[in-house]
Amino acid sequence: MPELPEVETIRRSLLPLLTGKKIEAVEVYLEKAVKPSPGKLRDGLPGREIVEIERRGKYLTLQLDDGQRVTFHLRMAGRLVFMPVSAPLEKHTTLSITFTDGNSLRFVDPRKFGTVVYHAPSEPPVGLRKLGPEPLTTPKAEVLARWQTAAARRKGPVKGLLLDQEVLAGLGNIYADETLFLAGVRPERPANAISAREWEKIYESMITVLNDSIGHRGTSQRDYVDGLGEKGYHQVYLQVYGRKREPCRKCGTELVYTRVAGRGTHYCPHCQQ
DNA sequence: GTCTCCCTGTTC
DNA sequence: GAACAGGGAGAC
Repeated sequence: MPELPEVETIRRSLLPLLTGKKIEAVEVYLEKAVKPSPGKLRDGLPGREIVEIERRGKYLTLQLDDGQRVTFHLRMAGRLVFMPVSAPLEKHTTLSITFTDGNSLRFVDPRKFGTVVYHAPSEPPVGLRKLGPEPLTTPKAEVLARWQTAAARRKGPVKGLLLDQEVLAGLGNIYADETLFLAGVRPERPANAISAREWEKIYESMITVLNDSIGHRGTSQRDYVDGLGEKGYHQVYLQVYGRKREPCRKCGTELVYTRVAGRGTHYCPHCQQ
């Protein structure tokens, strides 16, 4: 499931492949995933060049030379992969953008949750418009202030706050669990009961976890691959996520699996208090 | 603010 | 053969 490190890895892998490429055609195979309509993409994209690729949270945006954008959200299982036009069409392909040089960008999404939006810069999709700031480039003091302000008016679990994309963009289930493990904080603790000292620890842990994962080209626990179809290897370094009932790597205690904020949640009952 | 639904491959 | 995985939009 692509979260910030995976989407950033996809962005970096696609950037040299797509920059300057001229679009020849657009094939849409799952109409309802494409907004405002497949026809608008088929009319607007051919002839345009890709000038830049931007990531915000888990959204990836292609910028075109006429200023228009194509914004993807891969949700749980989406893959965005560069390949020759001649490559066989994979099952569950949502859309293919073909380029004049014989290559194409395929959006393959078995769960059919992913979305593609063609839009002007002034009219981003609703989720992107409401998105909180970027974890890795926003000053620490600002992130801490944002968390603590949000925490003050909610008594739900701290993990739910970390997953809230309007508070801060980019963390999903894997990195919320990993961040809280490294911080030594239990995911179900009420957000308004976390001390300033603990918020600081959570911040430092989040930065470490995200940077480590980007360094490892993301976590390929299940479907995730980069823009060239290559897996990441951060799954090797996961401390708690996906390790239900296995021993904690720090203390050996059996890890707990439970449900917090509506998500499957992993933690160490000894290391996290 | 909280709940439901969207989907299908994988796991139990 | 059922339960589960899960981000976010939209409904309550």
